[in-house]
Amino acid sequence: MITRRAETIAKELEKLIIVGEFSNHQRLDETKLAMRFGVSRTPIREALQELTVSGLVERLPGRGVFVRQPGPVELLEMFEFMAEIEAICGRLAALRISDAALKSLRQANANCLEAVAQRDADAYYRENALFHKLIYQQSGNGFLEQEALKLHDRLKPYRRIQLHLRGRMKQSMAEHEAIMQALTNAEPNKAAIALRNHVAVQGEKFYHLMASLKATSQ
Amino acid sequence: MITRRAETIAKELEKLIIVGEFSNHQRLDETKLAMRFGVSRTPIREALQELTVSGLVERLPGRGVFVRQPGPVELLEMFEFMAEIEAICGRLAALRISDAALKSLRQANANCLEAVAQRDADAYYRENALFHKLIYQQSGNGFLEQEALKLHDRLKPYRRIQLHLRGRMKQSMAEHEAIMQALTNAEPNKAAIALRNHVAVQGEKFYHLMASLKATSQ
DNA sequence: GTTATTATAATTGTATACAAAATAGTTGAC
DNA sequence: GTCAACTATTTTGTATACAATTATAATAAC
Repeated sequence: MITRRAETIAKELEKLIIVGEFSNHQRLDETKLAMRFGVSRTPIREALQELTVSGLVERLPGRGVFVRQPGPVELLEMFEFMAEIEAICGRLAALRISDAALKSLRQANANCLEAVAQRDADAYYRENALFHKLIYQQSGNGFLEQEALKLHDRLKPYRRIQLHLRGRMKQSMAEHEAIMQALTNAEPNKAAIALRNHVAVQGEKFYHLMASLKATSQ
Repeated sequence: MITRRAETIAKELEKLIIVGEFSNHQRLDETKLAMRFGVSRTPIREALQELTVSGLVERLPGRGVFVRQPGPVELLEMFEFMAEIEAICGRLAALRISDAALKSLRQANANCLEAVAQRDADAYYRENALFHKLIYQQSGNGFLEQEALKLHDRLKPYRRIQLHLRGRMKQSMAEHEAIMQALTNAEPNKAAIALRNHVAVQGEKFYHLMASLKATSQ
């Protein structure tokens, strides 16, 4: 099978941008990237094209591609959208989830609790992601699942910041409990509302998100 | 300003694929496309890369890119997703819509009615699209609006088929009326439910969609 | 000193050339 | 006649070369 270095380069570049390797509005020099990755400009250009479509960079024709970190407004819009998407997943999953998946969900939730008890933020982060991805999957809609996963990844760095807030983990666990109950009892509306509130950026979460923006996007 | 033929080629190719110029699973020969568009393979490859990300074609590394028309399952999944997205737009728009937009919406709806009376399917199609896009916009969430527009375009050919069904237009108008009322009275849940039902593929719509699939994707 | 203008350099976009891999075709064995 | 192995051809993926455009610097006018 052909290596397709362009594809791997796109994924690596995506990571670098999300992690914050490049500052916002920075031009991504094709030649320099080519040198850095040890390839010619061709696969670099294909990778940048891919990132353009997914919205991580912006291409100004004839002038280059530039890193495009979302500003406060767009970030809030993305979180609002994410909250609604998760609500949809919950609504559908409440009617479609399998017993096996419910069991896995309970396990992931238990692992979350354990992580909170041990103050293991990384473990919490991992199990929490699993919890949510299980719900996406159990929506029974593969297209929806993919969209949810894409957005989840896109918002990853900002969500990670939120998790480190004091007391946030315990609050989050209580919300998980409500979600679990709604799914167990096959209550679509309750599941939707619980997930929407769980993901939505409200109250103090808002201020912390704004504060984190200053650190990353400046 | 640089022409960026790759960009225009991507859009034209997208149209051709959506219209059905190529059959499903057909390999898109880079050299032939280059000849057809009068360019080299380079911009063709960039265009295909773009289409790959948006899901219209699939790239098998080393083997080429292939047209990827959605099958029945994926199509239903996309419609279900679209229904939920529109419901979200309606829920948010019910609280955020401006008076001016409400007026525009009423106008678009009136134009729809007029088109039905005149049995002008094209006019109906146009005004109906405007009606929905206004609601996307009035969700007040630009990110959501963009996602809704993308999906709307993607489902365009299939929606068009549905509109030509006997009696579908009148039924659709009644649903528009319910949507208008919910938005006018600022009732988020009613707006969401009305829009979800309006877009969802249920009952006889399902069979007609399946029937249309045989015609296009074979 | 500031602004226009021109020339130079750097960079993007496209074309072509080449390397690697997959497909198709051919030959040979059984 | 069928299957396998080898060869030839086609096609993808990458590198390089060139053209078009934009950014930068230098010079001149005021």
